[in-house]
Amino acid sequence: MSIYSVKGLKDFNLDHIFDCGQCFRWEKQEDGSYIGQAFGRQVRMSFDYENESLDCGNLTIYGSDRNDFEKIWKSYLDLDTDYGKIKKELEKKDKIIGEAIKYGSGIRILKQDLWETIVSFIISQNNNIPRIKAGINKLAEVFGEDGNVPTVEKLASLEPEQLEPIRLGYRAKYLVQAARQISEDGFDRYYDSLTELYGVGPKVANCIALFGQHKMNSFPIDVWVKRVMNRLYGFAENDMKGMAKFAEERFGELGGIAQQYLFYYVRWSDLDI
DNA sequence: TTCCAGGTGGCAT
DNA sequence: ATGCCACATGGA
Repeated sequence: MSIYSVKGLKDFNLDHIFDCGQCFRWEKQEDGSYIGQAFGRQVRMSFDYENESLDCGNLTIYGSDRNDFEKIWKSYLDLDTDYGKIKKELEKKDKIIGEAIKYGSGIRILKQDLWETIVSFIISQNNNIPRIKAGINKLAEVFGEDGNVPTVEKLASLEPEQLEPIRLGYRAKYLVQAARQISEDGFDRYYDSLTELYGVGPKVANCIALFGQHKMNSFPIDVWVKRVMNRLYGFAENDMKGMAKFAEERFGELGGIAQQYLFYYVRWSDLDI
């Protein structure tokens, strides 16, 4: 099996990357490494810090050769983006985001496959993370190929009832309908109007834009971000418009990354809110 | 039993 | 435009 290593990575931490809610297909192993798949490849990734200051380390990818790394993983992990610079920029905004950055210092926004992202976040609505993961995996296992979620055409060809064994609940009909729309009209038709896809509302659309289209200014507002905005920034619980406007003004083009730091911070730190 | 989980569509104001 | 509420499922 091929192994590929990258030395001297900064602003990188597998827990931060895979636990900030952007992806559902990476599972932590007992040794701290992660096994997962993307673009039809399955690999194991492990990361070790080089020194005590924990600001730099080495990534090893088991199951990838140099070619796969250059072609897939380098871009997927967004290794060409300077997160140090982004963090420095965001830290200036306020103390709250500064604390969040300190807590999730190794977050990177993965460049995920657009279709898989659409499928994943349609499934994610009003659902919890273990069930989301199980649903996506089962969907890939039963109807997909090479570990991928089923293609647009495959899903478009199914009836919602055929997805019943996957236990996606009412989301199955969203998935099939969205697949049919894209199959009919093409991805481009929905590139800037994702909410026209059946089952895609503002929150899911923002997740797709951020994780599947790498639109770094999109700021998905879910229950956790609502919580942060409410308890730490003082917004009324359901003032989504206010929150969105604030995010745009304060974080601008870096809104999506700010959202990930905030999400990770409120989701996993012992911050009592 | 009821509530909740990375919400949305449908329908009534 | 805004406010409800049903919607599948399974775990706490």
